[in-house]
Amino acid sequence: MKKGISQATIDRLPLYFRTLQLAADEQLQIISSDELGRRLDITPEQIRKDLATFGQFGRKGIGYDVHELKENIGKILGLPNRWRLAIVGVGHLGGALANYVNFSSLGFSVVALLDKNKSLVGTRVNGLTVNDASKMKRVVAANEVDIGVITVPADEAQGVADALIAAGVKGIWNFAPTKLNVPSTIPLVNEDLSIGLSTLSYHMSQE
Amino acid sequence: MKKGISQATIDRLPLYFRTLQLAADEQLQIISSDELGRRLDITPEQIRKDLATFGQFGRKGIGYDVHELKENIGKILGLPNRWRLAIVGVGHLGGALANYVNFSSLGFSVVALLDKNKSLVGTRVNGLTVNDASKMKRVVAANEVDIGVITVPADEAQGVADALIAAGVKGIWNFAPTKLNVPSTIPLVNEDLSIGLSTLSYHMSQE
DNA sequence: TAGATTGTTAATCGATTAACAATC
DNA sequence: TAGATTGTTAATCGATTAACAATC
Repeated sequence: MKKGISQATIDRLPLYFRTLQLAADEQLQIISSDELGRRLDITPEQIRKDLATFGQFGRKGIGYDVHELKENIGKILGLPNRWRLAIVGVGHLGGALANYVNFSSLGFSVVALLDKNKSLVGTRVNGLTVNDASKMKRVVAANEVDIGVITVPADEAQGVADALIAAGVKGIWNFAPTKLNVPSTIPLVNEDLSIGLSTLSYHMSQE
Repeated sequence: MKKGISQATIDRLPLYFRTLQLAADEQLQIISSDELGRRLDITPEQIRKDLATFGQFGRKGIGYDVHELKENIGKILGLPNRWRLAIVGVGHLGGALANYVNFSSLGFSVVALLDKNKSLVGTRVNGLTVNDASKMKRVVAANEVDIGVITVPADEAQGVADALIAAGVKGIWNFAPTKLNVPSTIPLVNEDLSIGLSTLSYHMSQE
């Protein structure tokens, strides 16, 4: 694990990546930290500092090669790994994620769906058959799943996380509004929608 | 707008709120910053510091009254306002949010759905009829919408944001993967799912 | 050459952590 | 009283911003 790189920096990399993608779509060859900053509302100094963490990608007096920088950031983010996802909990949110198109363009693909609800097992969602959650280990192995996506109720989330890890997933993307305990070797990202909504409420309540 | 309160602190308030809710469900009367910290993996000092920003809620030597602190944090977050949401873009994600149950327990309710796709207009989702997005102003006024939820493709998001603000919403919850320009008087929270997934990829790629 | 822009070091700012007096 | 725990001040740590030499 590379040390000394702040989460704040890592969180900005996907923004740089996306903006470079759009710039490439516009046939832009070269882009400056100034222009990148303008498009993202981030200071150019911040962008140069972030990039300098990983290497020297630009040319003084010129700027950054759009395509080259995009490729480099993509590699830093590990996007070429083409991660394979399994979604556990095929409710409304799980189903929506199964259909979400933005992920495939980044190199992620949903390869398996699981649910413990027998009435869902066997049905098809976005071309995938829902598997019985009790067959976690088999499904994860057969589909070479890298990432487990948790979209079950909060009180079932820890059990699902444990099962996913036992089955061999390498990372967890958690949508359940609860704190999960996972080994420090398993990266975990929490996507807690009610936090964002609550902080919006907070800001709307000021003045 | 209350100044000098960090976003980091505000982001932790919903976690405290939820944990207190669970503690209340367990009939717990009193809780210490130590116990709260244990349940959330946050240091007790951090919790006391956060709370001290807003007032004195505890009793030295004793701890915090669970119910009272929950109520106080709820008020700080503005949850008693019972905000009314309109979802623009009834695709998979918009539909999932329309059905999402966690919000109502926090005092949010989805009161209107809009989409520009004529084949969706008039259909019902979770008991609500989908309105034509071109009738934004009328729908927002008629339903007293406070918060606009944007679940349209990135290239349509700015237009939808402008229309929502013109129609009078007080805040925006944006799921489109793009930077939105809104007046500084309109609180905006971005919920960009691909950022979380990309940072997960980053961490999984280290070592 | 003059102008533009990076990469990097130094300065500043803000958030977290530690320490402890107050007090139940 | 002794033990527990808050609220708050001081110390530390880390992230952002500013400045500027290098160089295209």
